[in-house]
Amino acid sequence: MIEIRHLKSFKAISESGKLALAAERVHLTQSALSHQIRAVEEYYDITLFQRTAHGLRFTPAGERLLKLADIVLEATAHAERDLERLKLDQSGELRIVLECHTCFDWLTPVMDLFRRAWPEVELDLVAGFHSDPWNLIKEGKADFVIGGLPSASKHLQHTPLFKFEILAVLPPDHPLHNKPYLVPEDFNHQTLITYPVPEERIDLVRELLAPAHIKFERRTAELTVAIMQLVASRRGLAALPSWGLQNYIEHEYVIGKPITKKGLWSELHAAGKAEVMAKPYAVDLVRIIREACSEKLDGIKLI
Amino acid sequence: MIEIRHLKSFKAISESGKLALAAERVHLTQSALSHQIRAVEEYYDITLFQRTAHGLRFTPAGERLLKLADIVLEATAHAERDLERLKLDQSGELRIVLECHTCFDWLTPVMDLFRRAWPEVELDLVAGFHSDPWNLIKEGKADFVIGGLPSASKHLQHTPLFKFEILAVLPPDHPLHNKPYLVPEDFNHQTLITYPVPEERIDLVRELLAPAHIKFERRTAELTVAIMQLVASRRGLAALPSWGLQNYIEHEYVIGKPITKKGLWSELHAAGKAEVMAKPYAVDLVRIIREACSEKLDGIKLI
DNA sequence: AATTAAATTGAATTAAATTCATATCATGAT
DNA sequence: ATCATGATATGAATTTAATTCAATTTAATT
Repeated sequence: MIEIRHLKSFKAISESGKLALAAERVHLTQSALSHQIRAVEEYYDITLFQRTAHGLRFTPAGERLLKLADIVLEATAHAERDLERLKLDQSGELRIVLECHTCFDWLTPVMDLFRRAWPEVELDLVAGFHSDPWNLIKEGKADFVIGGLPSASKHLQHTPLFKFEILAVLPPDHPLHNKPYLVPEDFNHQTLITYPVPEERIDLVRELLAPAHIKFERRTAELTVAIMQLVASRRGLAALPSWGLQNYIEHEYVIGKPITKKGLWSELHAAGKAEVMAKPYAVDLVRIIREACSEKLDGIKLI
Repeated sequence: MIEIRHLKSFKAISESGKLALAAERVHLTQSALSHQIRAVEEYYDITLFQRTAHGLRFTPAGERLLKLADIVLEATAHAERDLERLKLDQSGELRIVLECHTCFDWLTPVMDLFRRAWPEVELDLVAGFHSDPWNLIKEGKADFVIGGLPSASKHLQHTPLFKFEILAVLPPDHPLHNKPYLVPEDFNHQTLITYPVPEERIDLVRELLAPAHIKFERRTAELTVAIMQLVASRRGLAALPSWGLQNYIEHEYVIGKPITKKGLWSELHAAGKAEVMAKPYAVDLVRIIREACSEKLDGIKLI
C-alpha cells in the first residue's frame, strides 16, 4: 500500500528532479528511494516516472500521486498542528475547593473517574476550611470551586451542577419525629450542629431561621460522622443534604425530615476563571460530576 | 511518523469500537493493533484513546486524527481510482503506417524514444506499400498514418508535424550542377527515379511537372540507397526530402538542388481516428516526433 | 469470588525497509 | 570511437520496524 512516507518522497523528487538530491531531503540513500518508488510502481502496476539521463520525470500517473501528496501532506501537517494545540488542552492542573463539606462523599469516586479520562491533568484538593473559597481563585491558590452560586462580584464563570434537598436530622426518638415536615419555629432554642462555617453560609439559617428571627445555639463538627454522633446522642439537630444522610437513615441511626412544606432546596455550582472553565478537561469534569451524581445520589435534580 | 496504515486502523477502531474487531478488519491481530496505536500515541506524546472495559473511546486528539483519516483515505481512494483509469490510457496498441518512404530514416530513433516513455504501448510498423494508407485505418489494419494532409473525406483527425523541402538529386557532374535551382523544364525528357508509388503521390509531379505538361520517364526503386546509386550512376534524377539526402551530399556522392526559386516544400501530418489521436500516448508520439525531428533533421520547419 | 471480555505487555519472530557495493545506462567531451 | 561523468537500478546483507505469541492486567458482570 501507498504510505505517507512515499508521498513525501514524491514531493521531494518533484522538487529536486533528481533521486540523489531528493534522497538527502528525506534522509535516505539514493538506493533506498529507488527501491521505494519502484515498490509503489509495482504495487499499482503502473509507471510513475520516466527515467532520463538528467533525472526523473513524472508520468501522468506520477503527477496524479503528486497531487495526492499535496492534499495528504497538507492535511497531515494541519492535523499535527491541531494535535499540538490539543496536547496543551489535555494537560493542566485543577486545584479543587469544596464549599460544601458533604461533597467529599461523592467527590472521591468522581475524581477517580476523571483521572482515568484525563491522566495528564493534575487534580488536587485544596485542604482546609475557607470562609470564602471563591477568593482562593483570585489569590491563585485554587482553580475550581464546588459550592453555591458565587456572587456576581467575583467575576467567575459558573456552571450549575444539581439541586438537592436539605433535610433536618433528628435522633429517631425525637419529640418531633411524627411531624411530616419541620418549620423554622421547631428550631427555636434548639442546638444546631453544623460544619465550622460562618452562619450566613448555612442555608437553613440564611433562608429560614434568620428571616424568622429564630434563636438557637450552635455547635460545630468537622466531619459528617461526628455530626451524626452528636445528633444521635441528642445533643442537637442538624440540616444536611439528603444524599449525605442516606446511610445513617437506612441504619436507623437518625431520621431525616423535610424542612417546610415544600422542602429546603439548595443548588451546587462549579465555578472558576473563564479560561479554566473553558478547558476541555474542566468541561468534562462538570459532565462527569453531573453524570456520576445523578446516577449515584438519590433525590437530586440536574439543573 | 503517522502513516496511512495507522489512519486505516483508526477508522476501523472507530467503526467497531473494539480493538479485536477492528484488528480483524485490517487483517492484524488485536495485539498488533494495540502496539500500533500505542506507537502513534508515543510519537505525538498524546493520548488518542480512552481505554474502557467495553473497548476504546476516542479522545479529542483521537477524533482529530480520525478526521484526518477521513480526508486522507478519501483522497487516496480517489487517486487510486484515477490511477486505474490512467493505467488504461497508458497501455494500448499503435500500428503505424508511413506514406512517405524516406520517413523510415528518422522514425526508428523516434520509436526507440517512444518505447522508452511508453513501455506498455505496443508499437508496430505496418509493412508493405499501400496506395491509400489512410484507408488502412478504416479497414482496421492500422491506427496512425504519417504522411501528407489526408483528404477531408477520410474523417480522420490529423495533427501537423513539420514542413520540409524537396530537393532535386543530381550526380555531382551533371550538366545542370551550376544552376542555383532547377525549374520544371529541366526535367523534360529526363528519367525520374522514385519510390514505387502512384504518380499523383509524388509532390514534384503533382505540383510542378503535371501542371507544366513536362514529359519524363519513370523508374522506381524501393530503397533510398538504391535511388542514390541510380542517380550517382547517371541513370536519372530524383526528388527527395532534404533530410534524406544529407549523408549522400556530404560524401559528395550526389548533389541536391532546390526546385523552383522558392523551393518545393511539402508537409507531413499524423492522422488517425479521433479516439486514437486523443490517447495520451498518441499525443505524446506526435510531440516526440516533432521534438526529435526538429532537433535532428536540418532544414525542416515545425508547423 | 469466579468468570468473562476486554486491552496491555514483553520477548520472539517475521517482514519490510534501508544500506552498501556495484552495475547499468545515456550523454557529452576528447 | 572511447572515456568520463552523472544519473538510476540492482541484489545481497543488514538494520529497523511491525507483527505475533503467550501471558498479564484490568474492570465489569454473574
